[in-house]
Amino acid sequence: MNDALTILQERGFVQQCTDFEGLSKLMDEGPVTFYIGVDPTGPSLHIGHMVPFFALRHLRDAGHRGIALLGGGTARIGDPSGKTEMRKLISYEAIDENTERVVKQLDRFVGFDGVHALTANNKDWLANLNYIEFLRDIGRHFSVNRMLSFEAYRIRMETGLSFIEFNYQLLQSYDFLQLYKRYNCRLQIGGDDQWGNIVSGIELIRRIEGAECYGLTFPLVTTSDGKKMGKTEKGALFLDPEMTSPYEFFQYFRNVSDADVLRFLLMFTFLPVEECRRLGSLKDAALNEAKERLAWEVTSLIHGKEEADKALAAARAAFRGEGDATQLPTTEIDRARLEAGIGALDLFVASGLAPSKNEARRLIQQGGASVNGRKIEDERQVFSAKDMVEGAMMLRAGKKRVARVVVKKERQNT
RNA sequence: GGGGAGAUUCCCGAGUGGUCAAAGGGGGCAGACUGUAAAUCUGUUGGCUUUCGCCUUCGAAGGUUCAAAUCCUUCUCUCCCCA
Repeated sequence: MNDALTILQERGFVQQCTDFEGLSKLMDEGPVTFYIGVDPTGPSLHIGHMVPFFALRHLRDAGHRGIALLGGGTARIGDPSGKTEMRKLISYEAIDENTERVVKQLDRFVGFDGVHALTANNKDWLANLNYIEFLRDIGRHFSVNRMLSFEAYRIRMETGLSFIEFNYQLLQSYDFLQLYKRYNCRLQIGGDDQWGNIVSGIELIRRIEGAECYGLTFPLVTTSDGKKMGKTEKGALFLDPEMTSPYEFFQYFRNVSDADVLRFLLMFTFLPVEECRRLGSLKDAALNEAKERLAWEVTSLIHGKEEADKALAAARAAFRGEGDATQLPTTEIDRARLEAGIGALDLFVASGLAPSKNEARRLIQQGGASVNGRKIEDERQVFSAKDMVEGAMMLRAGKKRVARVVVKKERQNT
């Protein structure tokens, strides 16, 4: 089998392939151009979106050429795959803005050099499509009967599927055709929920161009307890540091289940396979070493080494008391407010550890709140400057959430 | 266009005039147990004050009533059937 494909398979990327042998042969013959579609439907990608891009790097490093296709056109209608409800339509301006941000994020990770990795936007050929021509040239190749038999549409037969979404598959197929014509793109990779769309693109190319293209899908990454990977209390694990701080990002991976460590090391890091296996086979408490490594590696890939180091230092400070506490999430508080004395409830709300006073109260009543390592017994306890240790108070909510509170620096008058 | 069903707190889903901040489940949070894991058990889960209490919430806006998530009117949206 082709080397690059072997790597993907070894690392757990392969879910389905339209023609494994054919693809392997094609890749053996020389560099293959492939693409990944991304819908700019939000302001930031999350870790789940990155699986195909990890694969892209593996393939690129093996000499192949990857295209990140931004769905600036398709985002205008919404992909029904994997959704149980109709997607909200997003304004064109928002899509363009998202596209710009997403490209920037991907560029950090992939590095679009225009040679081995490049971007394209399907807005370029979709935005001004002529409806009648499209129906004659493309639409006639699609059978509604067949489309309805696809899982993605079948689920939606229950809850309702609008015509606009029903067209998504045609557009995505058309994308593949365009990329084939423009870049000689022969392979589409993506999440397994894209299988139906990928296959129909391949068929379309076969019918119109008489050429054989390929599709390869990756498993939808879930955690061992069946949840979608990358989901946190606050929503998804975003790449944007404003939306998910590097520390939170790090902690997510630091806290994965034992059963997920090996799988995640293989998919979300570029550590050699043997090293992943070694780390993944550690037992019991020793496995924590592997989790720490995993967290550092992924954070470093997404946010850079510096941020990864900081997150690691903060985590060690929070949980072992030996790292750098100043790297923990820190909140500033007005000097005046502190001098007047701040109640425990307000303190926890101000630190962001509790969204409301009621929650802060609950936290304290249930014994989950502490300041400087001392459990708060009475919610009416008041804190002031004398409770600062080395210029900061360390608040803890539960076992895992930590915040540091410092006095706001005196503002220079303007 | 005609007919029918529906919109409930983070999600699913009960609730058809007061006893409803609203059952139950899921999820979340906290505690115990631990390895910053999983599983399990317990508690908790709108806001403000905790003492009584007050405020906001049941698609939107009005109305009836001492009193509405529950009744009426209009509107918006979703689904189903017929055309």
